[in-house]
Amino acid sequence: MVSIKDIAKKAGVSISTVSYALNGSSKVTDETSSRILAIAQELNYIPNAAARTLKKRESKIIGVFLTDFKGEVYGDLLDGMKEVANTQGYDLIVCSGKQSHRMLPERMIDGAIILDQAFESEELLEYADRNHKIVVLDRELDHKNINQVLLDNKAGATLAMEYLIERGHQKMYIVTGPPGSFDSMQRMKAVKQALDRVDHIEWIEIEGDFKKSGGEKAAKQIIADYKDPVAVFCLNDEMAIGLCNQITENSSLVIGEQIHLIGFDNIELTRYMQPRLATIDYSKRKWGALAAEQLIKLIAGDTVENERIYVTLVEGESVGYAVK
Amino acid sequence: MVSIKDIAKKAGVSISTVSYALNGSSKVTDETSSRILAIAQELNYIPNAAARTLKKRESKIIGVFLTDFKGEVYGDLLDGMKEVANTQGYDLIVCSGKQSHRMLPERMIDGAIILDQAFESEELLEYADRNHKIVVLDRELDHKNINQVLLDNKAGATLAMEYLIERGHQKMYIVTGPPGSFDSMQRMKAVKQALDRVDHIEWIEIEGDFKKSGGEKAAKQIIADYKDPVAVFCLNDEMAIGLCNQITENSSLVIGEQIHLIGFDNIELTRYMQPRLATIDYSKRKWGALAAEQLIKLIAGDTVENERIYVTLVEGESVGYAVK
DNA sequence: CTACTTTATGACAACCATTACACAGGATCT
DNA sequence: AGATCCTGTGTAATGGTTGTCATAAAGTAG
Repeated sequence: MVSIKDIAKKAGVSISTVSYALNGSSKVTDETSSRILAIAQELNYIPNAAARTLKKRESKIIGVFLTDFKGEVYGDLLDGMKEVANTQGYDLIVCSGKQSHRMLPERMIDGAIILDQAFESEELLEYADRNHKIVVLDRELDHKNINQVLLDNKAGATLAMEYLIERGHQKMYIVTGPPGSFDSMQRMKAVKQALDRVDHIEWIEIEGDFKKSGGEKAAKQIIADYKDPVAVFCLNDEMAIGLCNQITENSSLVIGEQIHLIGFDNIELTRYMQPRLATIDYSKRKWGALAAEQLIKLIAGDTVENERIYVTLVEGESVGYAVK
Repeated sequence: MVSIKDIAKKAGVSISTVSYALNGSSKVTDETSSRILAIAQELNYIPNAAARTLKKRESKIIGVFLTDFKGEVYGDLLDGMKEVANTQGYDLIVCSGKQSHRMLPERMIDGAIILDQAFESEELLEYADRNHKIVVLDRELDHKNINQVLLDNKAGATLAMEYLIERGHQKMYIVTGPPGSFDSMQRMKAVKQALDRVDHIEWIEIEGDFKKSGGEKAAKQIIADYKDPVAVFCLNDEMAIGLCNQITENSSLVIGEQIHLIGFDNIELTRYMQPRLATIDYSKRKWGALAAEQLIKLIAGDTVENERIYVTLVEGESVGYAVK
């Protein structure tokens, strides 16, 4: 491996001069500098990231921690992060699984964005205590080195519930996320508040998992119990899709007529559903971009306010009016 | 930051003894070792990855380079890689975009798995010349430091074509990937060979992009040209989905009756299509696992043979028999 | 022409961990 | 008892880069 030492030798200057030249310091004459640069090019020099990271105590890399690589939500989210990160001179890496956590405390990355319930808050707080910078997208955590960029879950769930209520639905199923999910709990809270505001609504909670399988399981229960048209609020779209498929395949019930279905997330997949799924939309791209921005500010030592991502309702034929 | 120096001071031993103890070397007495370990724990010591990488000239991290974070194929593929990597003591990071390429030559990662046409072969070969280890999944490259794990594209395309031909289809559209795509070219080659083996087949090539939009665009053309039932081979499922939706929404043509559609990849999404899409299947998980295995062997200095991933046909109601 | 800045460059320590080698002291052997 | 071998520990070099401080040369002022 060719190092600045080799360049220094060949150029007949000291290593510090090479370092200055390479980093574009104005301390070096243009002449010397361009000579050094030419030699570096000629020797095919590439700096060693480990050495630089060791010395500078920064790697210019941001890590994103996801539960798995399968989620439907992630595409735009990550693109949003990457765009901001790149324009600010950072690279983005995506990791998954407990093993990879080490990259944060071992200082391989300058900061972390967390979207993984399996990454325990206790662990995160420990790292924050060690002065590592973190942005969480899936929980609330109060620490000077941790920032949150959260979805406005409550507003979203409220919008969804009001949409169903306005259309006269009196019997509802709510399919939740996995126990302990922050998003699920927040959405559920708003659901209950919405239900408290009106009378005469019969409702049943079904425990889901935020995955298609949860929707399928819920569908089976709904089909088995079916008497009259019902409304279903799946706390995310992926379950809504699973539910929808299961209903279509294993019953003669029609979405939008006997089963009035609304989801949450507006994932790309819903664009290909028949009928169009009513859901709650928000800009994933913006969410990611904001998360990256906040993290970079944290890394820079700025104090930043927690941010919130606003949501809107997307109407769809999957929800019709209740007939009396 | 607490370093081994701090531990050494507190334990009253030298830094080398601490290092040996931390790395479980048998050179240190159990007594000394456990005393050191206790102090390390107490001081909340975490090793510095940069320092270790610098010295050991390895980071135990594998990088995967993808075109973007949106692809449907990636989930299982990455999971397969991660599993193998983790069991062999490596961490997996996923990167995208030209900026992140630097991680390979700068020795931040021990090797790279490439699934990104935008990562130029020329650049890869240059890195390989510098002794970096690479596994490519999307092209053929002959270099001692580069290994390939490729899909059996030809077999897949042949299976698909034979499936259509056996069912009596005489008029076909082939929707390709983007120009320059290795997978697309290989599949296309087999398509042409299959067509050469039979007479009387009228076929039209439509340039696609391996994304839904490509399928939608193709659908428009097919609808506009429509006279008699036709068969369509989309060179990947994502385009097939786009095509399918476009046809269903903007024409009265029925998939499996007037439009006989087959895809390639068997992505999870097709499970939710009506009718079930005929396609070509292969284990993404295995593909990823094999890629990671090969890369780790390369890093270890072993010479490895290129591998091939076998494919099978998945029948589906999206393809029916041609009626005379 | 001396004294004081300014400027370009060099020497060197530091970042943190690993590891080859040296060394001291005890155990083992003749 | 002297020679030899282990064994546990320390010393110091190493990896590549950055950046502080020192120094030499050139420039400016008095």
